[in-house]
Amino acid sequence: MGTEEAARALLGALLVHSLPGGERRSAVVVETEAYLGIGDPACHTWRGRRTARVLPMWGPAGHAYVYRVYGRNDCFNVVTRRRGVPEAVLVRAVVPLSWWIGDVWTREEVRAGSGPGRACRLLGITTELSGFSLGSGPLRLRSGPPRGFEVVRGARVGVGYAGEAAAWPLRFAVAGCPAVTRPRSLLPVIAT
DNA sequence: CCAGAGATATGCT
DNA sequence: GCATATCTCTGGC
Repeated sequence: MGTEEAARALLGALLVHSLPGGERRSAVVVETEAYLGIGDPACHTWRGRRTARVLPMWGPAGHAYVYRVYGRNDCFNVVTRRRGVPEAVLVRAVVPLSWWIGDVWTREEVRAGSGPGRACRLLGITTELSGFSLGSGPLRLRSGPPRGFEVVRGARVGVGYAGEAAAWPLRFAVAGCPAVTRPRSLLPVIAT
């Protein structure tokens, strides 16, 4: 699977984090962004960069790459390709599982998972998890919509904003989800 | 609602 | 020193 395809496939996936103290937090991925490796100027492995921070991206698919930006915000990525092909998908927003099945949440509750930094804080994800497998470690990823649930609310998985397609060609979101981020400079045109 | 500033890890020049 | 895959707070309209 290519990385752009993986970014689409991750929409609706369930992230479950078992914290050291025993608490368990989970949320559903509703916005992603693909980073296409050494040829992508926006990617941390652009031009073959291979520093300690980005080493997990050079490893096999299905592992976490977590980094810190601007000193305080952590961002969580899923490594998507085989060893030696450093590509990944950034998780830009998540919502509580109960929103996905139709519950109503307040603006603040939805906001808590909106944005890469807030998504990490909501789930308790830190840079200590960078490099961990997402299949066997404390942070696990169930691909596809959670078992037993269907995609609801008319969401079209894999479709981003029609008006932003040109500006954000590698960003994918569940249309209509209030947790999805919207750059203020762009018109909020939702695909139908 | 919008714009600006500050915090401050990591990597590059 | 400078830039960045960000967020929060503040002050103005």
